[in-house]
Amino acid sequence: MAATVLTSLSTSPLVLTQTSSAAVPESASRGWKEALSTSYSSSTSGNWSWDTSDQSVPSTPSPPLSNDASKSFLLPSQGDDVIEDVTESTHFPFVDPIPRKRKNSMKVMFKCLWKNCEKVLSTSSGIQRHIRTVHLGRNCDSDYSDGEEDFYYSEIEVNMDSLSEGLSSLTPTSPTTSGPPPIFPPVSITACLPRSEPSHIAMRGTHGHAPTLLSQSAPSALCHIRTDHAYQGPLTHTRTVSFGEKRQPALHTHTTISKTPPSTAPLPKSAPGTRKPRGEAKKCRKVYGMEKRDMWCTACRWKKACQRFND
DNA sequence: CATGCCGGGAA
DNA sequence: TTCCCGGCATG
Ligand SMILES: [Zn+2]
Repeated sequence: MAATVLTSLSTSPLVLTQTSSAAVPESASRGWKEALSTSYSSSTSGNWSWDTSDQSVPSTPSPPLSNDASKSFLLPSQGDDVIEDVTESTHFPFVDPIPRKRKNSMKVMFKCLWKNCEKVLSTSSGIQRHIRTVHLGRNCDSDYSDGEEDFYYSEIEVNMDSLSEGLSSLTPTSPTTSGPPPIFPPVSITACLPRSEPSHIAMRGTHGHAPTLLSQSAPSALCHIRTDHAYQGPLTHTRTVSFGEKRQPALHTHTTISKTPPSTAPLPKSAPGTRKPRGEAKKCRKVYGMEKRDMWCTACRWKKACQRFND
């Protein structure tokens, strides 16, 4: 068994970063990627808090029947660096005051949340590919997958180099219950997948305490869960609109009638009468907030047109 | 102010 | 290709 490793912050000297919820809305955006380099480079004085927080599990996705194969998590084919990981985290953490990844040997990994699978890849795209091919069937690489898929994976932080160790007890140092309500990512079921099994969900009150046992098979997420799909920009001509309807209840339909410009030349530029009705539904940014940017859909993270809450 | 996202750019 | 940001348009 591969032992594993889990978030074990607090190694070495106590980090004094006590950014008491400072975190300015925007300041946090200063390059939130530079945390890739493992090892040193601990300089970066700026330490916004990109924390990982919240948890909640998607409705334990059950393997789309088809090839049963029951137990035995065979790995169909792999070629990625994976790290086995099986562990239960101590309940949700709101967690690390660390700005998203910090300290050496701490790497963000993406763990598949499917039934028996515990694959962990290092990139979001990698895990998406994995889920798409392994779990969503479609062994042939040419899977259509247009833009409406649901991937279940969680972003975790593993501490390498201690792979075989008693491991960690992360001790999330739960702050003064400051954590915002655990928003549940809009999980949607793709109609085409032969999903079986009711799959119960277990949620907890907004003020999480008492980690209610969730589904037995649910790998209990530790950080966040993202249900994403590739960005698939506006390109892709032959884009067949996915049948599955979109989510978002659409609170109130506000009919904003665009006034007809009395007499204006249809300038391709931007005529005064050109109204680009800003989207109605709240997009990822507003829903999740800056502090959980990792939960936005890909498009939103790239400041493109949202694809998860498109109206 | 905040939010959404086009267009442009880096790797 | 994936990823991100400047800056504008929009409330
Ligand atoms: Zn979005």
